[in-house]
Amino acid sequence: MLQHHDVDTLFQALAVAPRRAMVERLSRGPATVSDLAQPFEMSLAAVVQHLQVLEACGVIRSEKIGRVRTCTLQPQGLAPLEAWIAERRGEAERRYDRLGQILAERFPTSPNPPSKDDQ
Amino acid sequence: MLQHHDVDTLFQALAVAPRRAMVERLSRGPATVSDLAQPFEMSLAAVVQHLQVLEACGVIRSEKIGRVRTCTLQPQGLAPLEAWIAERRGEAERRYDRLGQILAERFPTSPNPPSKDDQ
DNA sequence: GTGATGCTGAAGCATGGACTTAAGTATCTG
DNA sequence: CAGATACTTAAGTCCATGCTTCAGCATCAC
Repeated sequence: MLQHHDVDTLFQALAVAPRRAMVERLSRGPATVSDLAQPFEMSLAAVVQHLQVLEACGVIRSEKIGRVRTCTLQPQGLAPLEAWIAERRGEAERRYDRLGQILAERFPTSPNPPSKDDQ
Repeated sequence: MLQHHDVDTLFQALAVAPRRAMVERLSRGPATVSDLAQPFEMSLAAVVQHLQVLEACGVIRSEKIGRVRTCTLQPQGLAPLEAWIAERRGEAERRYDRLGQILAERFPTSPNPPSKDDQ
């Protein structure tokens, strides 16, 4: 039973455009391997390899009936990614709130002077 | 004026563990290039390259003062990723709702006005 | 000034992984 | 049964990119 897949494999899996396209397709409903391969130029073998990556990291699951393998999106497969992103924003917001609080205490007027950038 | 950095470069940028670690560090507050390099074995040049990738895709920004470049997290930098994930789940949930509706129409278990349009 | 610090850019190496082709295994159809 | 379909696996190629070293450039400290 594969669960709690780490963020690393998830990011790596979704860093490849065809794999994201397959996830997008599957978010609109189950599909067979051939269905998923149809929009692509690449060989069927390559598609199968992508699907193996997606299944290994818990984004999809698949079931073979007869000759046909049908893939579906795993409902909570993307959850660790969402959690990671939310955590990053959470940290930043907590910091920002603290900063705002400190600034409000010291300078009870406007928050922020403009900054200049370089390149 | 948020540049629409595409999901592809964002996923690719965050698919690399050291880059994610740098983002995690920056979510706890700004840091210089040397600060960010400190936890790693790799050369400073490699760290700089990672930071360039992160800045190019809008996850961080940086400002150089004197010899020192200070990096900060770009508040909305991860938003396109969140949006992509949310959209995938949104699709799946809409499908699930439609399925529930269809099942409810065909096998009414509760008081249920029949609808004319059918798909 | 000299030297140290903090990056920056360029060139090159080396490994991973996305792809290919080709051959193989079930499964279905007639 | 033969043949077609739907994958599956193995082996090999090739290119992107993460990393290195090294040389260079401001900036700061003395």
